[in-house]
Amino acid sequence: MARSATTLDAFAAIAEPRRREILGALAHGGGEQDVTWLVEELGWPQPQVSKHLGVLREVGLVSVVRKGRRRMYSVNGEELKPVYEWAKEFERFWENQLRRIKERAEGRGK
Amino acid sequence: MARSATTLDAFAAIAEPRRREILGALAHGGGEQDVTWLVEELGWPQPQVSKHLGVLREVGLVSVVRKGRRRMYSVNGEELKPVYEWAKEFERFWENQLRRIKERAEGRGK
DNA sequence: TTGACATATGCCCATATCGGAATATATTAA
DNA sequence: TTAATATATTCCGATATGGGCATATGTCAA
Repeated sequence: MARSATTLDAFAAIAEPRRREILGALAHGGGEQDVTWLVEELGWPQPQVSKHLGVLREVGLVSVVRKGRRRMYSVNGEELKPVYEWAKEFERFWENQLRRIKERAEGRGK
Repeated sequence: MARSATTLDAFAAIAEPRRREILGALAHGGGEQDVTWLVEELGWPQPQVSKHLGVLREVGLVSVVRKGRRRMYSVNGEELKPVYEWAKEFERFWENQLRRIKERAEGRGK
């Protein structure tokens, strides 16, 4: 047994830059977009787009609706909330950092 | 060429659950903690802890300070900000979802 | 039906990665 | 110097993963 059992969650899914690009494209593309639109928008080979969409689908980061012979994808942001919340827990760290820098710049920090 | 050139960034680093655990432990453990503390806190073999720390270090998610024969690690939250910001861009998605649910519950949504 | 279009899958290869165990390296104490 | 402590590194095996390409599947149009 190597590798922690393929934990396929949102964190793992968005680790891949391409997958983040897809989500970004969908988010900016308005409501729903089909695969062909994504392929043109991103300029990658279609199978690749479909595969990454597959991962995003498994994790629930995108939703699909069949529309005739095409499939309309849309972002399912709900699944991104855990990531947001988790990172937010560390907010105080970068805030502290900023405060410290600011204080130093103002000449009152140590 | 397979696999997108080992993009070693914060996103990739936190994809690993163990690494998130380490960050969490460090965050709750107060300022700095040494490796031994982490090993006891997490209950994992020491090499494993060191290896994951190595990745976090490379990405800049933790800082190290040598203190005698031990190394004090601390969270460098700054590096987590991009993740937070990125996820935040999708905030409207889960907010919409919540609003929709809420509206439905209140009997005024469609 | 048949053919064109849209999308998903399967297969293969190269490589990254995790866990485990042993060991190297550094530093303090005796 | 030598032993002990603290931590990092290396080697290994198993496995997951991404890209490329070919192809299967599904759906509409003629």
